[in-house]
Amino acid sequence: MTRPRSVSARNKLVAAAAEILLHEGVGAITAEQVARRSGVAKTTLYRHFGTTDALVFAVVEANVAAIKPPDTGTLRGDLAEIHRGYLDVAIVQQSRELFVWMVARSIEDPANRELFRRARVQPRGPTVLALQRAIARGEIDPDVDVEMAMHLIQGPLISMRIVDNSEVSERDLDTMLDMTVRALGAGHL
Amino acid sequence: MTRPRSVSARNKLVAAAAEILLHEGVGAITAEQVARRSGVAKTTLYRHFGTTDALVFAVVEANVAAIKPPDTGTLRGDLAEIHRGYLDVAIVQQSRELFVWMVARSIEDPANRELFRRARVQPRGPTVLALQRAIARGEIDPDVDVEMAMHLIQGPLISMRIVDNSEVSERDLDTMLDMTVRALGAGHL
DNA sequence: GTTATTTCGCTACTAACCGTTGCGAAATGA
DNA sequence: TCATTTCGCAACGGTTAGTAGCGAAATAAC
Repeated sequence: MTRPRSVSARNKLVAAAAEILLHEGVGAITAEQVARRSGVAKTTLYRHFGTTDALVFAVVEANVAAIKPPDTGTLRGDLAEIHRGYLDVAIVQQSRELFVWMVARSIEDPANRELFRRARVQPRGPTVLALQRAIARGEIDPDVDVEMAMHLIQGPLISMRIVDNSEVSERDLDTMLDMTVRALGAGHL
Repeated sequence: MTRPRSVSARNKLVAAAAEILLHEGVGAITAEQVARRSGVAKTTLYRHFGTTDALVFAVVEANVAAIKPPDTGTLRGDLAEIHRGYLDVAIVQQSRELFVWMVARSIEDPANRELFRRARVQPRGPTVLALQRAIARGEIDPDVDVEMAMHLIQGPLISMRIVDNSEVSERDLDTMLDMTVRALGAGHL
């Protein structure tokens, strides 16, 4: 080992990519653009990340803030907070575009599949915690399939917001949570 | 009006695109490929469809077979059949890729947004019918928000199959339907 | 049947982008 | 010091979208 990769070059690339992502969307990310705006050579970009896709995933991974897990005392309250957290993301259009982009790229390239999987671990945390507390509280069946519960909780929001691009009103959220919580059997035991 | 657009040329383009879509996936669709395989000039493709995206949506629209709506006598039974219908699509990987592609393109271009919306009308039919019958039967609340019910029914499947790329076993389907049906309040009235 | 108009097919073109190569210069671990 | 690797730069090959120009063919209208 003689000379390590320049950390500063890497940071500049991630920062520039994040900038473009935020202001122009993921469609505007090209190797040349990122290189120009970061002041780092395009060749260096490829040496560090291999592909532009990997760079974008790196930006996402660096920005998946650990959403502070809510603890309202009820499953419904926790899920409401979590959903509001997703909906309140400032750059709504951007996040929708980015989410779909990640799914698409994870289909096209197996390498991206793993990167996408890792990017989704953090965001799932709060929901898993909320479910565990609900179980501890005796609010829902302790033998609930947590994986399936995740899909039941997140699926409707994905279908509505991401696929259909519908606005989710406070009233919609209410209806959705009523159904979801009932699905999980809360209040049945 | 002097000479109409050649219907045969259009059909050849759609057929060739469908062929490529089926065997190589949506990523392999390029104007030049479609032109070559259809024997129709690339310029003619653009004259007919404007963009390659519009051609792909035309293929989808031509192939969204009206899924025969099941009628098993219970909401759960109907939904099970509908879900199995989606999962049994022969070209599973292709349909996943195509679905995500459509969502992505509908975000990128407003023109595609409308095309995607139209492509989704047909597939929703059976589910809406199943819900209406369940209401008529008194199986679920007659004031149910049908739009939201759609998201609740389709969302988990989308989250699991499309986003996560997980296999959906017969057992998973069972668990999912238990939760969904309970969410809709079946058996509560 | 003639004619005006439009489409069709062809070739060539511009423009954008990905990812690579080859090079000299600079940095750095040993 | 010095061997090794990275960095920045410029240029390149390959692919694709969409367009331009043109002669030939089709067809609606008369």
